[in-house]
Amino acid sequence: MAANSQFSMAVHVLAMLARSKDENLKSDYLASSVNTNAVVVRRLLGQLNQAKLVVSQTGANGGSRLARCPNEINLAEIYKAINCGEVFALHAKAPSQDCPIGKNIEAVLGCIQREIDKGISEKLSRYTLQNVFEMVEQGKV
Amino acid sequence: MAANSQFSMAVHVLAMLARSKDENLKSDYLASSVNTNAVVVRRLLGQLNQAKLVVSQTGANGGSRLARCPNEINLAEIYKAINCGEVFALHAKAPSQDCPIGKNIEAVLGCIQREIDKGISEKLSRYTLQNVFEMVEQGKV
DNA sequence: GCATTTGTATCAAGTAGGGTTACAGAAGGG
DNA sequence: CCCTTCTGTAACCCTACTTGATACAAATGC
Repeated sequence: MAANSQFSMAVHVLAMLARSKDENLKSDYLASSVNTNAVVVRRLLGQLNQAKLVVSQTGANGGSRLARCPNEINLAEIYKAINCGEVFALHAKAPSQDCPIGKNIEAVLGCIQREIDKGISEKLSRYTLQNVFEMVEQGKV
Repeated sequence: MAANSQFSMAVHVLAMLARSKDENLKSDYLASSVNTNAVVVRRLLGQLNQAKLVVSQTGANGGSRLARCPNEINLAEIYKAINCGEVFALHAKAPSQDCPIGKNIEAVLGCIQREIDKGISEKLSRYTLQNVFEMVEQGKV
């Protein structure tokens, strides 16, 4: 099923950034908390940067920090930034167009897929990074 | 992101079975509509069989048919049968327990994950196989 | 100028999935 | 009882994706 672990890594990293407000955090430091490689974190930060969720600085005293307040960032934005894609994919090869089912199944499934994805976004958007950060801090689940 | 195409294949196959009510369909025939290999279909049917969604017969005149009426099967059951897993996964390596964020992030994310997955199931359960079959037949999306 | 840190390119390794071939075993029909 | 037809499954190859690692140019602060 190969689900996406990048989203959880992203939330983890962003929660760290939320914690140390305006201080630049280095990819090395973030990597050691996430328990992965600094390059992996930088790749992730690159995506979050493109989505304007974080700001990064090169050079000495460089690092990354949030581009916005934690309560102005919700999980749906993060999900989208990471480009988690769809819940389920259509089959790589198009089905037989000679079959009455094959001919239309893709359109129907695509429609359902969009509805599900919208539902996911809606649910995720109820959580701000601030919410998540507080839940983590309080150990409250 | 490697999303799951098995779910769409499963719905496709089940829609075919719904169409030819009590007739046994052969994996070869199903495969040609889905545009894949017969073994891939049989693997899929094996999972659907375990979930008691289809019944298969070996031997001459064998094949598969639905175990229940199409309006008694909903997409959430199919999704579960295919074991699509979770929307997003936790990172393979546990985060650093020394970090205040790392220590609790998994619990929080796991909680959110379960909520999202429940939402997906809820939305999928609104569609029966009969609904999907009719949408496909009518070319109506 | 020098130390530090990001951004990226590149490569190796592991994993999952799809596709294919092969074959045992079940079932129907002479 | 034999032959044909199917499923169920194992084994294997190939492709794609992800993670992890090394390396280095470019940016930045002192």
